[in-house]
Amino acid sequence: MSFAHHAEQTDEPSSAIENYVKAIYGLEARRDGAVSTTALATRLGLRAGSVSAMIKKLNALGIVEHTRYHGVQLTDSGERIALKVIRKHRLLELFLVETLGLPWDRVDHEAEVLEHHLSDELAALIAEKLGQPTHDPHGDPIPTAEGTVSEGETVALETLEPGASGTFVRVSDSEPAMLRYLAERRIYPGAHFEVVDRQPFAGPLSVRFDNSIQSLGGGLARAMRCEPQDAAADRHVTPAEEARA
Amino acid sequence: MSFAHHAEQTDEPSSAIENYVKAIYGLEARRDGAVSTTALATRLGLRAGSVSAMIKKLNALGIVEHTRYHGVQLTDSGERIALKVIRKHRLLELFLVETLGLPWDRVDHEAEVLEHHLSDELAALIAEKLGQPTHDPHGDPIPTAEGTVSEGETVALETLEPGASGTFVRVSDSEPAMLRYLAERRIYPGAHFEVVDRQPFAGPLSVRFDNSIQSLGGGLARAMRCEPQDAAADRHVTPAEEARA
DNA sequence: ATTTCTATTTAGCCAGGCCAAAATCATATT
DNA sequence: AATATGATTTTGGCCTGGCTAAATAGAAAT
Repeated sequence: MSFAHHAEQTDEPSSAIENYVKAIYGLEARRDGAVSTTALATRLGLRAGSVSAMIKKLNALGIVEHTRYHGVQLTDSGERIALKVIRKHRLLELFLVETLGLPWDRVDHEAEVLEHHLSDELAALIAEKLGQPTHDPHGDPIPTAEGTVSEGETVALETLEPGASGTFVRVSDSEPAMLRYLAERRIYPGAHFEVVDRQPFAGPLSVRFDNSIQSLGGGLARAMRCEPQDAAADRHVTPAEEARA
Repeated sequence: MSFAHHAEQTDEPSSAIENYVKAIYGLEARRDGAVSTTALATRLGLRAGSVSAMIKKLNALGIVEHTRYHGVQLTDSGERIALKVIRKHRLLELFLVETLGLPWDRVDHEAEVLEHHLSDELAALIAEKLGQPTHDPHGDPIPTAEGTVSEGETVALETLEPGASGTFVRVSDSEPAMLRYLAERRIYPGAHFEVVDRQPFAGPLSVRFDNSIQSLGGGLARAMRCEPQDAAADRHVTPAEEARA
């Protein structure tokens, strides 16, 4: 419960601010604790100086907590902003796939722009039209309008041993080439699989999906997040699954 | 056929530029010929000084032809930009009504923002999904992707004499109150009507639609554009009509 | 033809966001 | 303890797209 002796956030945050906040949110997840200026700069493709200036501003707006030379953390207010944008992003991704039939490897790019300009009202209508979905086409959970997310525990496909089976649950939306590759092989989040074989020295895995056996290695097997069989019991059916059912 | 010895337009025009171009296009339609700086400033809600500066820039970009103290005219390149944005605006309006069920008095406001951020690809998908529509929910014609529009001849309902009948074809999208009023009475573009009576001194008209008789006066009868019976023969069915059929 | 009014342009200013270069801080190494 | 290295912040510029105020050009009226 942060006291607001600083400036309070009333009007809509700018696109730039939303992008910073999203990036901070994403980085906080991995390296727990504070997010460094350089990490942010790298993530956003900006220079450290620019980021430093923006951090000062975000701090003044009460969006981040900043301790000089030791990085930033989102405040509650900042986290609300992040979750709102992420919700819009993921709703848009699903909407573009479901309603307009845009290939899933291109929705991220479009959503990246539109998320900043979609009103709350339209977001609500889209969510309604899609039946209050819980996951986007890539398996990422969609935060609720109230700002709660359920990030499930997942492991990289890469880490599984031969004999293991489970469910492919999510994959990064920002790798069009990977997504095209998966789509060509009809591999989507929600798919069950069994690891058949695994070559030594971090080599590719042989993985059986419904009928086909695929060889998946390198970045792909690292990017594909899975739930092993045991833990997979209580998973929801993803919207992507529903749609293709 | 304008020779391009000036700067050529390659990357996407900014939102500001698109708004200027749209405004110029709209004003050219009425007062034929050149559009004055002040008219533009009034339309855009900006100061003449700001507009003058932007005109200089648009001229350098080859978007407008400017003769000092005598206003601007769109070049071919400028008109292409205008029609592209207007197409996106009107496609969005129809899409928001048809697909998301947003009330027609609120679509203009949303489209005003989104038109600047909708990619050509998404616009094409929306057009396809809607069946290559020719008119938006307010009866405004949607320019084709190739940049042609068919602005039909219309008269204000206000000008019709008792006994006249015709089709209500379009109304401004930017008057939410009017639109709500019409919607409450189930009066939409495409509706046939007959003028029953008309009070003297620019008083309200009694107009019979399908079953009901409505009294329409003032700004409303001026804003409602119609095709009198004779000329109405070759009109298309509007998408709005189709949807409600 | 001169005055007067209005439209237009110029000039100077501001905020948001970015970059490049310089200065400062933190820390690890010797 | 001294110094080298890397991260962070500051400073100064730039660009867009607004603003105001003052100067100037054109149009209209006497």
